[in-house]
Amino acid sequence: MADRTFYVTTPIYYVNDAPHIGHGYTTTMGDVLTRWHRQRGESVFYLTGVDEHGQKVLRKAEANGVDPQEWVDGLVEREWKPMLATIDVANDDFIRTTESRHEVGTQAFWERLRDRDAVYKGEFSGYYSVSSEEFVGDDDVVDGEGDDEGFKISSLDGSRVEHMTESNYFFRLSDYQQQLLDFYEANPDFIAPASARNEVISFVSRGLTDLSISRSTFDWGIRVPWDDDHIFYVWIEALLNYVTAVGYGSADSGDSERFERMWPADVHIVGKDIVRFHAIIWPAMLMAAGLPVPHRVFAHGWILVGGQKMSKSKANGIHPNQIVETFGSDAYRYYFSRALTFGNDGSISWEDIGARYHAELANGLGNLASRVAAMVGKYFDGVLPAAGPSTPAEDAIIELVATATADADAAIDAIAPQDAVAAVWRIVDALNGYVTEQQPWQVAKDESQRERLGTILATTAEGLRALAVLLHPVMPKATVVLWESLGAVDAIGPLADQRIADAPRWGQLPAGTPITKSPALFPRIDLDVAEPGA
RNA sequence: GGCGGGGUAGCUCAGUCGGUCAGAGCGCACGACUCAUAAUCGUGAGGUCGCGGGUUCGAGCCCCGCUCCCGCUACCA
Repeated sequence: MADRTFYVTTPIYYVNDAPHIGHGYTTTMGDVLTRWHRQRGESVFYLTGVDEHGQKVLRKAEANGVDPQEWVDGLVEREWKPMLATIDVANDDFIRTTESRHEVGTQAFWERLRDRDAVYKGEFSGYYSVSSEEFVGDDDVVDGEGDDEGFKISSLDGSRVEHMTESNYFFRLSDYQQQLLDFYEANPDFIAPASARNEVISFVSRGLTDLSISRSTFDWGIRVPWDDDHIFYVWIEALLNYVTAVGYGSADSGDSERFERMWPADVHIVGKDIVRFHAIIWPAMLMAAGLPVPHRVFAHGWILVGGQKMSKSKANGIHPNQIVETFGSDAYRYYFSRALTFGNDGSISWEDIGARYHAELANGLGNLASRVAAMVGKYFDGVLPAAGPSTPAEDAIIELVATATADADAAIDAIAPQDAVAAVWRIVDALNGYVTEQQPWQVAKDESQRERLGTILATTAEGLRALAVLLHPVMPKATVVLWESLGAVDAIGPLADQRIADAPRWGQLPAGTPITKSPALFPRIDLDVAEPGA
């Protein structure tokens, strides 16, 4: 149990187009979460990837005159993988559904379900649009008017539809209604937040129908192993990435051992639009296969882009690059972690990012590091002084770091990164207040108070040391710079090796450690010239 | 239509079991300070907690009605 791997996933993103801010958000949150767990010393596996099959991708490729594999290869290399570097994500794996490990695992999984009689051949019927070559949901079918009078048309694209029946394979999803409801009841934390849970339960309570799992009208997908005329429906195939990535279905014994060790996942992070797939279909599939279901599905909300600078017609089509280019990846990660409540919808705006960047990162943390390093340089020639006797002011700081650390740690377990960052930030605010109140620049004028001066600066340096550790999961780059400026690498060791639980332990930076003033951690930015073009 | 969530200071939002809950941050105003990235610290400014009823000794927090916004109501992912 102690060696269990903390396994977190993002959805695999549909490579229909380039990534936007929503993808970046999901991926960043998972990264903050997993980095924190690594910083605890836990074994962690963070998976992300892309979903590449399906009719939409096929169409897009055809429209661009290339074969689908070539099309997705290009997008993945040009857009999707680079995004991870842009926002500084430390994923352990990146799965593509066109990889053979996924195809092999998918086929093995469905063979297994077929063997267990969870699959049957049936007929799927519905309204089919010949021109767009796809089935249209009943809700999107309306009576035609004018030239289309007397016909049914798709409200999506106005094309005429006709009722058609197709031979398909089905998964007996309807068998799992009660099992799922019992499961939700027995595992109240399985779906979070509560709003998502409510929707899922109400949906399942209304009854489930079997799910068609194959398609035969196009061939961009994974072949159904027992019927060459069919490919798997993209969703029921894509979900399997969570198991195929960790070795499911592989003939290699090392892979199956890995699967045993890793599965089930601890958290599937998803957007609230795809909760149903993850909280209903996915667990039902696993139940049918006799495999454990994941521990949690966490649905986050939408990012609403406010402020005319970013919204306009582009709305959610903001590329993460726009923010990172101006503010940097650390600020990007910080902003989304801090300013939004994970699980709720939230508003972002260019103005708000700029405001928080300056108020919290530049003026708060950055300036704190700057003033401390400057004083150690000025009063002690850049060498950390020894701390003398503590006063209640120092005790309060030490106490605060301990409680803030505990609060932040608890917030991470609750998947509330915004609360974790807020808790840690109490340290930033307290240290700025401490420095101001202790007035080391006044103390420095009195040669007889050298020890007191040393105590004040050593205390502040220790506080920064703790901050570097606690904020490393959120801002990997800036905290390393801070760590180096504190001379902590040589004195204590690499930042990544520092444990959350050890952060509050006082006195780790020994007297004599060289403190250097690094360039501003978060330099002020002239937003009048930095706004993204329309 | 049904189900679910929301409408709290200019802005973004907290408010767990009803009783210092009327809050935080930003912005703004005034003051202090000068180590620091024109940064920091302190103080203040008062919002009928969407509207109208009700329950209660007492209600953003419970109940009823109304209004506005949003999500879900299965095979595009």
